[in-house]
Amino acid sequence: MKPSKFDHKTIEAKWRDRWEKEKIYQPDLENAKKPFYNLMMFPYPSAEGLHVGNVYAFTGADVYGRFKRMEGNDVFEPIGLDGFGIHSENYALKIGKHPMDQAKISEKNFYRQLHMIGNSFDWSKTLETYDPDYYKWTQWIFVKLFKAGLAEKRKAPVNWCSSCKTVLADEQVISGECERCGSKVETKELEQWFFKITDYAERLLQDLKKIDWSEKVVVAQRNWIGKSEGLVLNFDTDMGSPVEVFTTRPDTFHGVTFIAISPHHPLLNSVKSLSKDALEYVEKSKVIRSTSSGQENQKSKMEEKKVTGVFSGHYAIHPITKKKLPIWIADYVLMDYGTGIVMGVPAHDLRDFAFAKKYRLPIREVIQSSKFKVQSLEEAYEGAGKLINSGEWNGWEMPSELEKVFDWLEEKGFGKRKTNYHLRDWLISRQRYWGVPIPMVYCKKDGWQSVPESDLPVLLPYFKDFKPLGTGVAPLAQDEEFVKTKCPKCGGQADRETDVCDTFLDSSWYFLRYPSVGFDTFIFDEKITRKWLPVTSYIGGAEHSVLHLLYSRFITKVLFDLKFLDFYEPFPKFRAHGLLIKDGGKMSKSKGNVVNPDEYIEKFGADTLRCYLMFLGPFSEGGDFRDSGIEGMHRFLKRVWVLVDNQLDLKSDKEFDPVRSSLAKVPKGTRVSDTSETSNGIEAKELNREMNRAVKEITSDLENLRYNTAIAHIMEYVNEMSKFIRSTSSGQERQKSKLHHKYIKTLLLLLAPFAPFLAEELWEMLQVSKVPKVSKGKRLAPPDTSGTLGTLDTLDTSSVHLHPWPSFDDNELIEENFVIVVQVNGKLRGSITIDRKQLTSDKAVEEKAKVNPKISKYIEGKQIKRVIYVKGKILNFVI
RNA sequence: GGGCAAGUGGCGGAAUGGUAUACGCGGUAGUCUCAAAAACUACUGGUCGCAAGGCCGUGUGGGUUCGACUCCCACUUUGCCCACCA
Repeated sequence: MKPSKFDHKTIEAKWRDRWEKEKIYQPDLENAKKPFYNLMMFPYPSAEGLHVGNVYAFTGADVYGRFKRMEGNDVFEPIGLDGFGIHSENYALKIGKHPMDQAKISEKNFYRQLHMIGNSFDWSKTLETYDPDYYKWTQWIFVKLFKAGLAEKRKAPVNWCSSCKTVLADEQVISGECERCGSKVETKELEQWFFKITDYAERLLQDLKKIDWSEKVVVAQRNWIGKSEGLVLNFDTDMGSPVEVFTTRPDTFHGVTFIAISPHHPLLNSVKSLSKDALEYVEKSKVIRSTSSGQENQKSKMEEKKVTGVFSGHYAIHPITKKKLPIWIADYVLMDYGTGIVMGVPAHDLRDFAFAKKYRLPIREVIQSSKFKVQSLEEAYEGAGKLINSGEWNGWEMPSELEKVFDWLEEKGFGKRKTNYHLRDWLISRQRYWGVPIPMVYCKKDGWQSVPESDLPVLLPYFKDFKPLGTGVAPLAQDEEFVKTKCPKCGGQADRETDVCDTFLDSSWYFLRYPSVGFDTFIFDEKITRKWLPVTSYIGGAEHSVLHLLYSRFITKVLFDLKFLDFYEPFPKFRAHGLLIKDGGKMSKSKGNVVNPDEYIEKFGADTLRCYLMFLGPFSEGGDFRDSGIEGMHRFLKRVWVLVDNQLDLKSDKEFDPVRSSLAKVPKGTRVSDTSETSNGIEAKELNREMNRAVKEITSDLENLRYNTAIAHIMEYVNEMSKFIRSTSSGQERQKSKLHHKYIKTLLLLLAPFAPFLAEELWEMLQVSKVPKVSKGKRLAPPDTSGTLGTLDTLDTSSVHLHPWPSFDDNELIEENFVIVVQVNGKLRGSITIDRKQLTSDKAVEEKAKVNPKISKYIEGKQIKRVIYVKGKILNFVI
């Protein structure tokens, strides 16, 4: 037989086709015995196509899914497109197409690419968020929230991006800039739809303890929710009403030297006697957020920051000392956190310090510090210490006795305990076109009414003037046909809401829909949902820590409370993967270093790309994409091909399982003198050990997503096999020895999650070579739920991907000889080899080490104080 | 300013208290070839030495331990996330 060529293109095309025909990745959703919902974050098909970063993420998730399938689970791995939203709309605008037309083009391209990467997707259950069959239920969720009192339209200062011409959720503003375009975000007073996610703040925080997520994501989410416990303190003023401040540091109460109010505070509207300067200042602040000034901000220290303020002309009274405290209006005070008013303690707060320094306000120290920086106006002291200048609190140790201060103030009636959260309500409306229409109707008589559920979906019309207006009104407002409707309550003339939903609402529930795709009488099929949800394993990027992952948890909890779901966490297990970078930097369109997977799949094949990406580094850390390495991976797969292919050519009479032949009792008199076979047998025992070791290591690596080391172990196993073949082959005619087929089968099984095409092709070739002219037509058995698809010793004709994962035997890992490292005073000095069969005692090991010439020269004539022996590992003489 | 992660060969990385640098890339030499490519084989942390072998070596300084890349303390650098959160 002529050696065949590793032709990745033909092989991959063949199996893509076959797998789909045989439906091997479509579990029977109704009858599956061991449902395993393997989910990855679906992509937004905005631009030129699939990003290699997507391939990285999807491959990592798929490797895990394939492994779990081989472990006997009914793995469901769906894929879809998060196609609504500003991403997609901006791209359509850029290339001059209508978003609805462009969506179809992108969809085709994305699905083509997603077919190429070798994932075991169930292609019968795809979904797109812009499909009316899908967004009907997005609207349904909106209606349910509205009816539950969790959605409301209210006027509030909101984040406005003048470039994207829409409002943004708090989570989409990064350091005062638009997450999408980087423009400076302004504050505008607008009437907007909000979801009251803050009602769920405590549960969202507490339930983090009940889920198994990557630690950094839990931390990020906890910080974002930002719980802080403090006191609300009252100060009497000469403004007609007292003011309330929120503080987590009541211990610095005696250090208060001024009060600062946010310029956005409504209280200022009712105060009559504000100075002209103050009034002007308040007006000016209404227009723009005069705060963060971009990158400049990051470098400058607090002191140099451009905080501004103005004296209001009014005073507050310190409740204990009765001193007059000037009330300032200052832009460093945020309206939407705490009470919008703070007590100024310049000695012990960086921001108060900067403000006091700028406007020459008094600084009063109340915590003793060893440094003199406060007095010398260098910086505030925020550290620990004893209280001073604090009346009866003098000498209290902070922060250990902070609770005493809380109690004291509460008992005396100066304040009340209060818990604050950083989390704000979810601003859901967008003044754009390409999104889910908010299913609400405004009637002059009846106010806001939700669209009756039977009238859903409210279809997004194919509207030509879809460009954002920038006036705070969505483009759909121009479409009279869309706007004019009847009030669901009174039947009178009414107007539809023309804003659309934030894209993150689309993605906050898609995992609930996948198993029920095609089910059109309800948001999901209850029976199927009970069986398949919550999601068994979720893998995705950490960049969604406070966006998608938080919103999904919120929506799930709401649906749980409304009794639609019987679980309240959507993703009990989530793992974040790292970021794939290119030549040391982030991949981005502006840098022009975005890698398109197509060319690599074309040149090397999906198997090579998959293995290469997974080998780069730990999956949770990400990796650096460099062209040089991918060649090496291709070389490795070719070596696997050649190794297996050569084996197929060999005559079976050369075949032997040396382990068996060495273990089996050889009848006396028959070829006992054949030393070569005996020595082969010994070596094969080592190969057998290597195989067991590889299975053991790779199994645990896969479970922990350590794909880089799993691949390294496969390589080591292949190296061992090559070495063995070389050492047992007869040289002259280059006749290779044939291995027992379990070695090859195990290799293919281990390789299958990483290189699914190659493994499948070689698997088939192996079967065909064993079973001449039989069972050609019926190769791929339908998924066998009995779980006994064959063992390593029997023939089986089904897909390698449906074959049980190989097991290992710890007994096979024991070596006959083991090496003990000998140290003197912890320094490596030599090693001794012990035969396990000799049942050496600890003392004997020690004696053997002592007489070893390499070691004896270090201990000769010295007194040995101590001997440390770690069984089978190390021996240390302390002299 | 806060939080998190990480500093190991020429490079990506492995080793989580016990032989540091597995596996791969790159490099050097060789086999094959008219030649090249591919493939295969050997070597590849630094340094001294003809060699045997020695010494040094996981960001820096200290500590714990018979023994530290690994644990503790301090410092430092880099990356990521957040940031006027009172």
